[in-house]
Amino acid sequence: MNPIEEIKSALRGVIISSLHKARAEQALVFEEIPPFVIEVPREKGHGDFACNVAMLMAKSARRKPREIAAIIVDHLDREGLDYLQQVEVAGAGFINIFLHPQWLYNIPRLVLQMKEAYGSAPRNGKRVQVEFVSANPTGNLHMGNARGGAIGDSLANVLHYAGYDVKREFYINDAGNQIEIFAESLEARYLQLSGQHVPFPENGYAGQDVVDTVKGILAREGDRFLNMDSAQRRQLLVAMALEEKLAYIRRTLESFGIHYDVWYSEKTLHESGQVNAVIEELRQKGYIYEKEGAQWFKTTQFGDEKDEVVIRANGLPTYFAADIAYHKEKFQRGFDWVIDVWGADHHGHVARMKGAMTALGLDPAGLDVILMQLVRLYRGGQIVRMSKRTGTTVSLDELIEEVGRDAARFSFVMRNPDSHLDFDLELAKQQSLENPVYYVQYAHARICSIFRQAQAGGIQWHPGSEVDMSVLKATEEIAILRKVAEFPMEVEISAKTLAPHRIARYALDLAGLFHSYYNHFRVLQDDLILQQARLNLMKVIQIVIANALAIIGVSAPEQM
RNA sequence: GCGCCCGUAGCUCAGUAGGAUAGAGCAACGGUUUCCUAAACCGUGGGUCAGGGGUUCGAGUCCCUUCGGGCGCACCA
Repeated sequence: MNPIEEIKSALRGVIISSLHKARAEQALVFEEIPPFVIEVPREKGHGDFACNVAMLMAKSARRKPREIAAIIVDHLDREGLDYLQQVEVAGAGFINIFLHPQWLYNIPRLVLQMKEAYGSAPRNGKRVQVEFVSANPTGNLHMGNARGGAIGDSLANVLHYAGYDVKREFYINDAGNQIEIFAESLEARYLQLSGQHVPFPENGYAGQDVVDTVKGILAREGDRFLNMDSAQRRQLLVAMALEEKLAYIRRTLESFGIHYDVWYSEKTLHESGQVNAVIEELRQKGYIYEKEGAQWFKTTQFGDEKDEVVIRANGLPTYFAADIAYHKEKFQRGFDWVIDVWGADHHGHVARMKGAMTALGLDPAGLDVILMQLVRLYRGGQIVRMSKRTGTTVSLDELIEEVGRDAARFSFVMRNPDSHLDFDLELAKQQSLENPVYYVQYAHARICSIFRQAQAGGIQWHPGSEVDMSVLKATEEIAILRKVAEFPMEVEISAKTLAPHRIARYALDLAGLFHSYYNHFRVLQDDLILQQARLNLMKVIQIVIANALAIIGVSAPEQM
C-alpha cells in the first residue's frame, strides 16, 4: 500500500488515455509516448503533482510544449480520477495537477491500521543478502566498521521493509596471510612477555589489544606454549585469539544493535575445497594461467588493468580466490540479490569480483557493492589518526561508550555513503542542536507526552475511522499528512537506490514539521471534534517517526 | 602516471532517476514561555553549486576538460 504511487499511477493512466484520445481525434500526432515522470514539485504553487510529458513530446509531435500540454488537459477525463481539483499548464509546458485535500484524509486510517507495518511493502518473495562490516578478527572495530555497520544494518532494515527476505551476514577472514601475520605477532608477544628477547615482525599487529590478548592467554594458560615447536604454538595461540576477537566483535556489534543471521568462516571455504574447486572451474574455462610460479586469473578480459594472482607461488590461495568462491557460494545458497558493503579502499576489487562472476556464468548484476568513503575522526576539531596497527584509534565500543548508540548510528546513517565523512566525537556526543538524532527523538517523546496529558485529563482518544479528519484544514496539517503519505514511497526509493540515509533525512523533515506545528496549534483543546482529529494526527506522526527510527536502528523514547 | 569517489551558504550536509525561484541544521543577529516538554518555535542576513566547455526546451544533477582533496593501482585483505 503506497498512497503516493497509487495516485501517481492513476494520474499516469489518465494522462496516457488523454493522449490516445487526442490522437484519435487527430488533435495530436505522435508515434509513441516517451517515458515521462509524474513528480512532486518543489514549489507548492506548482500543484500536488506535475507532469513533464508535453515537453518530452515536443520534438516528435512537432508542437510547442505548452500547446501539447493544453491539448492533454483538454482531453483529460476528469471523471476518471478521484480527488482531481484543478489541472493547469505552467512554465515551459508542465502539467500541474492540484488534488482536493480529501485524498489525504484517508491516510491516518491506513497508518493507524498498519502501525509498525506502515511504510512496508508486501513480501515480494525475493531473497537478498547484505554482507557488511566483515572486519578482520585481528583487531578492534574502528570507525570505518562503525559506519559500515550502521549503513549495512539500516540498509537491511530498509530492504526488509521494502518487501525483501533479508539475511545479514558477517564474513570472517580467519584464513590467509593476515592470519599468518597475526599468529606471528601473537607468538612474538607471547615470547616477549615470557621474558625472551625476540624481534617483533616487521608488519605485525603492534596494537595494545594484541598485547592484552596475549596477557590474558598467559594468565590462563601459563608458559606451557614455550616448549612447543613454533608452528603448533602459533596455531594454538591464533585459535584462542580469534575466538576472543570474534566474541568481542559479536558483543560490540550486538551492543550497536546489529544481529547477524550468519557468521561465515573463510577457513571453511578452504577446508571444504571450494576455493580450489572454483579455481579449477576457472581454469577449465581458460581464465587461469601460470606465471613465475603463481596462478593468475585473466581479469584483464573483464576490464581490469592487470591480471590478478589467485594462487601464490607458495601454493596458498589469495584473498581474492577465497572471495570468488565465497560469492559463488552465496548465489548457490539461492539469493536473488547480493549486496556487499565495503570501504572505499576496496573499490579496485569490485570490477574484478564482477568479472569473476561473469567468468563463472553468474549474472554480475545480481551483485551490488556499496562503497563507503572512509571516516576521518576528529575530536573538537583536532584530527584523530586511525591506525589499526599502532593501536591509536577510537574503537567502536569506545564510540558507543562515549557518544551513545543512538547518536552514533544516526550520525553514520544520515550521511550518503559516498560522502567523505568527518566525524567529530565532541559534536556527536553533544546533546544539543548539533545533534539531529535528539531532534527526531524529541518529536516522538513530545507526542507521547501529549497522550500522557490527555490520559491524565480524562480525555478519551478514539482512533480510526469514526473521526472526521477533514477538520484538519490548516496548511501545516495538510503538509504533515502529505509527508506521512510519502513515507512508503521513501522506503521504496531508499531500497531501490540502496540509500538508507534518505530515511534519516525523512525523519528529520517530519520531526521539523511536527515541532513547528506543535508550537502553533494546540492538540488538547475545547473543540472535541478537532481534538480527536489532531490526536489522530499526532498518533500518526508518532508511528511514522518510530518506524523511521526503527529502520535507522535508533530508539524512539517515550520521554526525554 | 592510471582508475574510483568527492568539491553546494562561514561550518556539517541534503538536493527526490535532467525540471520551474538551489534547501536544512549549526554558527551570527533579533524575537517567542500565565499555553500539551524551550532538546522547541518565529524572523533576518548569507550562494559564480570549485573553474571552463558541451549535450538538452531545461544541468547542482549527464559528457569532456582543468584545479583541489580522499582512496586505490601487492604472489595484503
